[in-house]
Amino acid sequence: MDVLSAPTSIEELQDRLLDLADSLPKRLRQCADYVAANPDRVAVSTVAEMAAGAGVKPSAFMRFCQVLGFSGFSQMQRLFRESYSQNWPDYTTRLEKLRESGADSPSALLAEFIEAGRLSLENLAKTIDPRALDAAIKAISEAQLVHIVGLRRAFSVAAYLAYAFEKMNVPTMLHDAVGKLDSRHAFREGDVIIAITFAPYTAETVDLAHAARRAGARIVAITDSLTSPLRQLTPLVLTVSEADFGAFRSLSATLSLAVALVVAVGAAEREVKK
Amino acid sequence: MDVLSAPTSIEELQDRLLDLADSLPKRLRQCADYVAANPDRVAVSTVAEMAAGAGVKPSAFMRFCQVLGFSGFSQMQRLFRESYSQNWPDYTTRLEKLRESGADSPSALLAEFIEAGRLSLENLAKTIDPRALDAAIKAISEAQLVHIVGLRRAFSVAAYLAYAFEKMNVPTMLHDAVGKLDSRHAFREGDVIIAITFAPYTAETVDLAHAARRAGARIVAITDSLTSPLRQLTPLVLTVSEADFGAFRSLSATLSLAVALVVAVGAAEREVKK
DNA sequence: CGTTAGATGGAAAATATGTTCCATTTTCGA
DNA sequence: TCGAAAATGGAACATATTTTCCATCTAACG
Repeated sequence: MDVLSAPTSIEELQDRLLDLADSLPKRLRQCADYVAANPDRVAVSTVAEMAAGAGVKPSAFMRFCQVLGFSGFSQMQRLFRESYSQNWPDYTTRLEKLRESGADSPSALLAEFIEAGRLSLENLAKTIDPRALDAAIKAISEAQLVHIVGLRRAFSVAAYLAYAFEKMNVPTMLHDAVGKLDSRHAFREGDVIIAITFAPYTAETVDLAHAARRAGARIVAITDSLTSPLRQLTPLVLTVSEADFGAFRSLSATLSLAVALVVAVGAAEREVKK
Repeated sequence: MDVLSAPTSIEELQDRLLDLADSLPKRLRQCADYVAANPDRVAVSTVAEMAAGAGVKPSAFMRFCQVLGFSGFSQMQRLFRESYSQNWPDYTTRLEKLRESGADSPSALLAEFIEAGRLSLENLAKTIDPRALDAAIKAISEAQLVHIVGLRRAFSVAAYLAYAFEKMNVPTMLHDAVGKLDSRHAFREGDVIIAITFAPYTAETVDLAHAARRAGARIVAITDSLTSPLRQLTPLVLTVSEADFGAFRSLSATLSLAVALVVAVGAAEREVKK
């Protein structure tokens, strides 16, 4: 048997599985079949479990991994684990390393932020709850007036929403806190307020959301994580968790969500008018 | 703290997380946030990895599991591994699923915008000119005062820049055109103005850039394409071309560029002060 | 039918991982 | 400001899991 280098992707592994399957002795063949049929189990099982599933002894499964070119089961498992949860668990660590290695040339920084944005987008695709999205859009398109509240970090999202809704002819009010004026008395029953805030949550935004609720307006929250204070105010929560870089957070995912929201509301309103 | 029985489903666990989050000490709170934001990691990570992700020591994470009612990490992980069968698909599969949910369903729209954002980011990585970036950063970090001008679509980028520079202690003035007041007489020699505009180019932004030039300020342009009117005003041009979907343009790439710019300037200024 | 190369299973060794305990630090209230 | 209670981090300990090794078994070939 040749000394093969380990596959570097699941696809590569599957190819190799196909190549080898015929030339494999009985027990190893069983392993191959089992892995091919249950690739999802590999990431979360022990050798013992995999072996039992394939109907072989652990040591046989071990040999199977080695025949595929891995040093052992652990290495093979790593492949499956990484492809399952895209590699941003150690994202913070990576940034620290980057810092230490002094490679903070602007281009390297940019590359990191690009990567952070990409991961955030992928994560959004994986975690968005389509029903929550539908519900939020329904609420917004039924609104008399859409209030948009997002301050500090979230202000740029709020500004973009205001711009885009305007372009879609959706009546909108951007609460920009200019001159420390807040417009909390503008909320009416039948209005919807889109409140955007991320940890550390801006008190004014949460305040305004409370005020809106007292006035009988519905609230759509765009926020991160389960522990957001907005979560207690409304069932309409869109969760976006962005990869952050120290104090700075990519807003790629949030903005993509924002624009999707606007376009969908625009489409929904056209429907209604027909 | 009550002796609680272990949650038997992920939903139950999330509820409990919400209940407890506020009453948890700092480190355990970090664990809660991390788990809430990355539930998919739990199935495939070790305590050490989870702890590192949450920024705590393994023993703290351990205590966190126990506070939730589990005997330890292993028991909690078992819960996540069992529910793993529904197999959260990878990014590509998931995106297809979102798209399949009907031509202009919200989820399908979101999928398109996510994809557009990703393309923009990739494109930015490929096309950015590192020398232009370096030059822009040098100019900005030498500035007495950084003016930021971006209106309409570009306003959200401008707002983000203003926020981020502020956090970095870089003296900044955001030209927001509130009340149609423009502050064209604020430009001074030694200042830098960051002008942001995309086709169709906003006249006010270009105007202000001209005014800044007359006043002897340097201009850094963030714009698209070769035909931008800002290109005649300054050699310091950062080009970002965003993929668009329908009438709407993703801002993912522009914002990543913006944040990289800010952090690099922050780093450069610290250098200077040393 | 005997020999041999290869395959197999079991058990021991090595390693990784989870868990507990306790000294030190921090926080909070008197 | 001090003292008590809680929280924290580190290290020791316990357990689980992986990996290796080798005696035994099986099948193929002369």
